[in-house]
Formats: sequence, C-alpha cells, structure tokens
Amino acid sequence: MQAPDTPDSIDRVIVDAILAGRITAGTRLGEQSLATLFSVSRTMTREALIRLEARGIVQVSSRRGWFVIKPSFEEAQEAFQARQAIEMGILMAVQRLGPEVVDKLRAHIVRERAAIASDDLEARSFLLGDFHVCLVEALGNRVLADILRDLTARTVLISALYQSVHDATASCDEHEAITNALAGGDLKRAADLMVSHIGNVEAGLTRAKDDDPLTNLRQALKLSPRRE
Amino acid sequence: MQAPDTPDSIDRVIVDAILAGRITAGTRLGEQSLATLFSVSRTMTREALIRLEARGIVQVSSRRGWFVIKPSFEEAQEAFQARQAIEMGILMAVQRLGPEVVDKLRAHIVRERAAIASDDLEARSFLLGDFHVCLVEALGNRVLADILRDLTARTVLISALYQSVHDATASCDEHEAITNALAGGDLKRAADLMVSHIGNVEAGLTRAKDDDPLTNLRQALKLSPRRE
DNA sequence: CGTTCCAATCTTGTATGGAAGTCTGATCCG
DNA sequence: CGGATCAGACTTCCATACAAGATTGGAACG
Repeated sequence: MQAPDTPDSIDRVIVDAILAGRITAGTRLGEQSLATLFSVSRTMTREALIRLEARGIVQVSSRRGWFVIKPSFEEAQEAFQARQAIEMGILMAVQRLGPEVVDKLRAHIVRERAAIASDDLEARSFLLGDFHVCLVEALGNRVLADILRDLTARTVLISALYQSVHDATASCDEHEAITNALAGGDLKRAADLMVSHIGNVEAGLTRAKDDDPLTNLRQALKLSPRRE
Repeated sequence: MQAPDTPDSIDRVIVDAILAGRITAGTRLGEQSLATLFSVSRTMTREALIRLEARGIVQVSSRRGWFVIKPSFEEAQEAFQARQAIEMGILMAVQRLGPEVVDKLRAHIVRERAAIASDDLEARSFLLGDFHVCLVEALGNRVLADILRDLTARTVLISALYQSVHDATASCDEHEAITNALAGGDLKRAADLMVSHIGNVEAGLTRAKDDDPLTNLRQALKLSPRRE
C-alpha cells in the first residue's frame, strides 16, 4: 500500500476495501488519517475523497468529516433498481457475444466457488460483486463498465448495511445460470435471470438498521430491540 | 454567475454550458481563468474540475491543462450504446407510471418545439438532451437520473463534435412518439422507440472530425480537405 | 536560410498555514 | 444533583506560495 504508483491509487485502494467489505457504510475517512497512512499530504487525500464523492461513494459533512455513504433504505432500493434496469438493458442490447466472454465468466465463477469453499469472506464479497463488472467489461463497453463498478460498490455497502441474507452459494448459482444462458445464446433468458438475481439479493435486505441508528451499538451490547 | 451559492455551483455552470452547446469538446478550462471568472481561488476551480473529471466530462493533461473531453469515434459509439442499454432498461423496468410523468413530458415537448420554432439553438440543445433526464427524473430514481445526466452531457458534446445531422424536429417528434407510447401504457413500445431514437441520433454522426485534428482550423480557414 | 537550443512564460502539481465550524467534556451555577 | 455554558481539541475549508513540467518564440549557430 506504500506505493504511490498512480495519482488515483488512493481511490482504488478505498474502493477495493469497500468491495471486499473491509470498509463498511458510515466509516469515517479523515483527510489527515489517510494522508498519514499513504504518506502523502492532505491535498492528495482530499482530492481522492472529492473524486469518490463525485462517484457517489463517500459523502462529506461540512467541517465534520468524510464518511463512506450510508444509503437510506429507499436509496438502497433505488440502487438495486438502477442495477436491474441497467444490467437488463445491457444484456438485451448485446449484439454479438464472443466465446471468450463465457470463458471469462466461467473462470470467474470457479474463483467465486473457491472463495466460498475456503470461507474467504473478503474474496467472496469482492468476487460476487465483481462478476457483474466482469460481465460488462467483457462485453467491451467501458462507459457502462465504469458506471457499473461504482454502482456495485454501492450495492456491496448496502448489502452489509441491511445485512442481506441472500446466500453466497445461491448468488453463485445464479451467476452460473446467467452464464449458461449466455453460453446458449439466449440473451432474453439471461436478462430475465439477471433481473431476478438482483431482485433476490434486494429481497434479502432487511429494513431494520435504517430505522434506528443505535442498532449497531445495541447489537454489540446484546440488548434486545427497543429496550433502552 | 457571481453568486457562489453552493460549493459545486461551478460544476453546474460548466455542465449547463455544455448541455447548451456553449462549450464544446476540447475546450480548454484553465484553473486560473475559471478562478478569476468565478471570483474564487484556484483551489475551488481545481476541485470542481476534479469532480468533473470523475464524472467523465473533462480531462486533465499533465501540466498542460484541463480540457472538455473529446471522445474518439469509438468512445462516442460506446456512449450512445450505453444510453440505449440504460434507457431501454429503465423503460422496461418501470413498474407504475403516474399520469404526472406524461404531463411533465408533454410540457417539456412544448418547450422543445418553442425553442426550435424560435431558432434558440442553446435552448434547443439543452432541451433535446434534457428530455431524457426529465423522463428518468420523473420516474423517481435519482441514481439513474444522475447517471443519465452525465451521459447526456457527453452525448451533447459528441453530437457537436461529429456534427450529428439528425434533425431537431425529428428528435422532437420521436420524443413525442415515446411520450404517446408511455401515455398509452405501452412500455415495450416506448422502449423500442427509445432505442431507435437514440440509434437515429447515433446514425447521424459522421466520422470525419475524428481523423484529422486540424479539421477545426481547416474549416475556420475555409481550406478544402487534404490540401495543405 | 534552416536548425538547434535555450530562456521566458504559462500551465498544473503539491504542500502548508491559518480560518472557521463542530463536537466533547469540564466547569460553573442554581 | 441537573443543566447550561464555554474552552479546547478536533475537523474540514480555502487561499496562497512555490515547485516543476510544457510550450513557445527568438537567438545563436551551421
């Protein structure tokens, strides 16, 4: 992490940490803290945070601090709906599908299963989200890939926030079903499967955490709900 | 323009200028020039430019300057394809369509026609792009609205760059047809019309400008092509 | 006359210092 | 003891200064 390769490597490290679930919604990202960590000046970290803010991944609260976004339940639903619409549209608009796309996806699924089998939670979180990025990247449209990457980061945050109970194995199975449909050239079916897959993940969300900012603390203290 | 209401008002002014066609692809946006114009320090304009860069609207060339993006022909096609996929997906995913959406769109079309009739080129450019933003905004998903706003800005730049010959009146007619399909509740048809509408605009692009960076100068000097 | 080189100038890149708002916790008062 | 007040220790916010690369125009040279 010490290597300041590119000017936006800070962005990447933060986003990767989010995708891996090492950073969760609401986490504070202080300009000075990051600067110390990356051995750069506050200017650099501030610029990185500004970029991430423009990408909808962090928020600044005036003179209070920078925080990873903590979407409301409604915003969470909007994010999932956005992904449903976009990913469906992408699949329906596919003109030509090279075999290398399917190969890449199958290889990805192998890695997913490996991460699940070895209980590597970070790799699991990252790979399950990355499948969708991988798919759209393989289709060759960078514009869409960029959009989906950020949207996926948001979705990972949301899943952790509203503790999606959607099983990782189930997700992986659904990824496989989508890939199989693509391999068979049945784009319509792939699109339908994609919609239901994202819908399944969304359906696993629970509203709980949104209503009560004390939930985290309450859980940590093992208090039963609503008993102050 | 003197009013520094919000910290990101600079962003908005620039994007609005792009949507209205007052700023075109490749325009230089100097940090100091903007700072003087907005009566702020270079820090502020730099932050605004960084935000716009994250949104894919401007680019920085190291120690040379900031420029409005000048997409290659391939990138232009990607942007249009992205819009086709996303907007189709949005329409296909609509659950419920309130009558106020149609009303809003009809009002928008009236303004489009007025701008066309009065030869107000800036309003025309802005409104023709804004129709799509308006539509997705009316559907109530802010995530998608934000994405489409930026994508629309890119598309407006592209249309000017590759001098789209698609007629404004035709675009407006197509907007109306889409709105009518929505009013009739025929979402599938609306989606199809949207795809062909965006396809029509894309089809009007000409590759010419991309090949020769001197085209602008050549045209300005009224030289015939390839006669140095 | 054509070419090379260099210096002046313009641009962004980066660090730093102080202004100003926000929160915390101690102190003071009733 | 309970509640208001205020000092301080944070934080971001914003401006400024200087560093350093890029460009340009002209001078020097063949």
